[in-house]
Amino acid sequence: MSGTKSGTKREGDSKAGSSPGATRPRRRQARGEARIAQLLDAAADVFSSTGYTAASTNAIAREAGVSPGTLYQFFPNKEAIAIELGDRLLNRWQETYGAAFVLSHIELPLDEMLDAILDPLITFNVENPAFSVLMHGSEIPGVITQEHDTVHATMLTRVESILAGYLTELPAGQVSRIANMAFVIFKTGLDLIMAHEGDERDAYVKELKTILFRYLEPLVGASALPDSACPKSCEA
Amino acid sequence: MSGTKSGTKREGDSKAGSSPGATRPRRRQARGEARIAQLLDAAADVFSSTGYTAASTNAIAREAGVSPGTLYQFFPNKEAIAIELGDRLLNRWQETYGAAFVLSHIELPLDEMLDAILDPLITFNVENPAFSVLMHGSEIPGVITQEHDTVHATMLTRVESILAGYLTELPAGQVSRIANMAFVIFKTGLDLIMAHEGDERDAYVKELKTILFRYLEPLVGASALPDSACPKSCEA
Amino acid sequence: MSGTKSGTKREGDSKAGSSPGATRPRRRQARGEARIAQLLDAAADVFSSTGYTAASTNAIAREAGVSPGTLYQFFPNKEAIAIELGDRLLNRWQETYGAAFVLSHIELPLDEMLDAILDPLITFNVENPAFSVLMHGSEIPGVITQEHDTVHATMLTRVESILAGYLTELPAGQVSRIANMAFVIFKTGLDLIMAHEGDERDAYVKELKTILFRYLEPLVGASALPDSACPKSCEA
Amino acid sequence: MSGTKSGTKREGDSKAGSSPGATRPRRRQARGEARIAQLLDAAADVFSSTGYTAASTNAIAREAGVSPGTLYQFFPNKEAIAIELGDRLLNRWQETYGAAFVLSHIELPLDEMLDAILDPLITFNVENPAFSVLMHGSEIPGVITQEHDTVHATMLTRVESILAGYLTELPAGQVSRIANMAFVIFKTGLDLIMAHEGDERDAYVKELKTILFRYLEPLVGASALPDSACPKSCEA
DNA sequence: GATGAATGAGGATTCATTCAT
DNA sequence: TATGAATGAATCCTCATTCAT
Repeated sequence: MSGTKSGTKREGDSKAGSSPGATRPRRRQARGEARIAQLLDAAADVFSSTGYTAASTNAIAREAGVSPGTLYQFFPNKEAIAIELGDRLLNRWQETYGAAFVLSHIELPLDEMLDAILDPLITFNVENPAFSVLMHGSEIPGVITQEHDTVHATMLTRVESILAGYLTELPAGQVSRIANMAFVIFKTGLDLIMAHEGDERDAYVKELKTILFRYLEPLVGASALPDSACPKSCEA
Repeated sequence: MSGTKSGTKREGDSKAGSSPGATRPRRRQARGEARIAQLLDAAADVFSSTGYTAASTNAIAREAGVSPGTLYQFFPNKEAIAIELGDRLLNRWQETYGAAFVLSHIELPLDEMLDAILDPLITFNVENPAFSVLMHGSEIPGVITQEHDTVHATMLTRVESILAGYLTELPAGQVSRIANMAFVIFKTGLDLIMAHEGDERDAYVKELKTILFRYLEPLVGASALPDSACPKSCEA
Repeated sequence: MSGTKSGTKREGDSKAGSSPGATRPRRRQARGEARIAQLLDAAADVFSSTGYTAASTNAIAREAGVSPGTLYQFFPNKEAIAIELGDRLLNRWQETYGAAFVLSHIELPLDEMLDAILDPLITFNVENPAFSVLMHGSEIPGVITQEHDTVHATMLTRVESILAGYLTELPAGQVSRIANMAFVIFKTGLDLIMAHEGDERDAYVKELKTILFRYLEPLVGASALPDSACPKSCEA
Repeated sequence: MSGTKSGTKREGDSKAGSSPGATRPRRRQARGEARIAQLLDAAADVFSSTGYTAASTNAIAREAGVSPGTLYQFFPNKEAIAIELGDRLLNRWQETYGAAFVLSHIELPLDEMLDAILDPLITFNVENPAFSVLMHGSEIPGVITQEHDTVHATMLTRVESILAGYLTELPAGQVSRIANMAFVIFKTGLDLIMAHEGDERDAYVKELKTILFRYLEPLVGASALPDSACPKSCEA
């Protein structure tokens, strides 16, 4: 909840609170924050059930139980909603699982690292399906629509920096490429996972880990991974 | 499966085929056939530059240089365009690279098989970017919109049947899962490939092959792949 | 079949046949006549199942199994089709039941006259549902759209002239009014009749006759109709 | 049955009725309520001048002086407009003439009842020509398009229940048939009335009453109507 | 004559966004 | 703030009609 940027507001309220009398604006802010949360929750629902393009601002407002006008009081346009939602989800992720994670893991062997990263991330996506919608950049592949791609970009960066800790022998360009690949694999794998349930879902999770492990393992460190173990559950 | 015709015409003309290669009804069709091709080309353009959902029939007509009415003379709706375009691309692919391919390859070692399949397929997609748009099913992930998903379904089936020849030890359910995974990996990898050019593109191609090889190789045959070679160009 | 006007043609073929060499044009005419009949049959179908306004020329052409262009080779527009169809149905009616009928009946008592007129007319409408569509003038009531209202006008005139033979004591204006009333009653009654089947239909027929009989009977001749009998089947 | 509300609004506003006559949510509605009235007036105009089918939502919006979008803010489609308009007209009729009417009249002799019912109803239709458009159900006869036929259905029910009070000797099925007949006669008669003006209109009114009286009178009560009088003004 | 292609205006409907209150 | 009204361009699609062959 801290660290929310909400940076897309027109002008008005920005960073009010440094000056005295901060309490009254606070309360207003509070109502506003509630509205924003409401709207973002609605947007998450709508995005995840119809996709970004098909999501209409009217639908979001309706889902949030407010008028379209109210929505535009907080967001200048549809994209800003996606951006803010992405920010919040990113934060929520970091707060929930990420904090501990960003720093460490580098010591972990690849398989454990994959477990440590993928499991919470998958869980988070299952619980916040909008996240996966936003992780996919624009719906038209290959086109980076400078829009709500913060989630995409942030996650990619994260992946890259994590991998950089493992692929120490490789030149930056190649690490970047591998990170891109690993990330898109994760994203589609995730779609497949989320499209299934129960045992089938679990099986897809296992499969995804296997793929990534086998892809990355030979590249790790001095490429010397003698007892190349699969992650926790790598079936023959 | 091959030889799909336009199929979207009303009915009517019929009975004009008493003699083989009847030319009378053809002459009329000529202009129409040309228009259809024109429209499908336009649709391919529009689909690949905006995606299926965002593609408007008016935009397709405009791109084709005809009026909206003309488009609807040949296609009852946007989906029919996608379906027909998919059919044509599928056919074109099969005619160009596929014929020789469907039957054989089973004898090839995995790495050669990947080269043999992926290279032409990537080339084909680069030359026909709409194909990759159609290969991705519906844009909202997890939802199979039985619509224009023929391309998706056909390709997936193909992948499955090819893999079945390699993953002889595995139960059907798992083969299916692996095929799904391999296919989505291919699709996203392809997006990444198409989003780049020149050496970078080549590098991504190599990367994609590596991923698939490493994923599948341990699963092949008796799982006994002693000298696990990468495809042609598997870099350390 | 004689007496067809087909008067809406552009120019061309009109009344060719008076000059020698009539046979060849005849044959052409024959094909043309067949097409026209085909188109009018189709139009009758479409009109009676969707109404005039909703009927599309394309639908008529399709139903006739010809191209739109062909339709317009014979009729300058949709209305002309209705007009010609009306003419033909009017003629068909006259030929079938009407010939004998126009002249006589005046001697018949009202009830018998109603039977003699209504029964064949109802039968004819049941067999040619388009007739009733055309009998109703324009679909927007109260507006006489100089269009295909020939059927309407002709039938009304017919009604008027028949009634004039019975309502000998009344001034013209009133006869006209009564004819109008009787005619619209007939038309709606007919709709009701055609909307039902079997016994229910028969019951509605009886009801319609009753209405008209009771309406007209007091007005007949010297208004001296002592034993005011209902038509054949006037139930208590 | 009475008291039908607008009903076409989303939902939302709600809970604004804790205190009676809450004014807050009303003020917003004021403009909207006015627009709705405006749109319905426009719809009435358009419906009565072109008929329901030919009436376009764009035409209605234009007539109302608003943009198409505004129309759709209040009505989801053309039919909803017809329904709401029908409801309003039905209510208006009931409020104006109907209240006193529904209950009583049963004691009146047939001729007075006809006067008592038809006169106000005709006046109302003359003042609200759209009412007659809606009273006619679907424009293609014989087809009940469950749509905006509330007016049709309601009026028919009314007719039926009134007649049931007079036709006490007849079985239900027959009363229903007679009601149907009487109603369609009224509707067409009304069209004829509305298509004329001044004395001619009055004459048609008289004629319509005569028809209905003569149709129904023999069926009334014990069928014993000795001195069969016409309504107020039954001319020889 | 016949065909089928072509047109373009028009119809219903949606939607991101703005405005008055 | 919040509302809901307002907009108008854009969407998909239809239809009467015309034109080239």
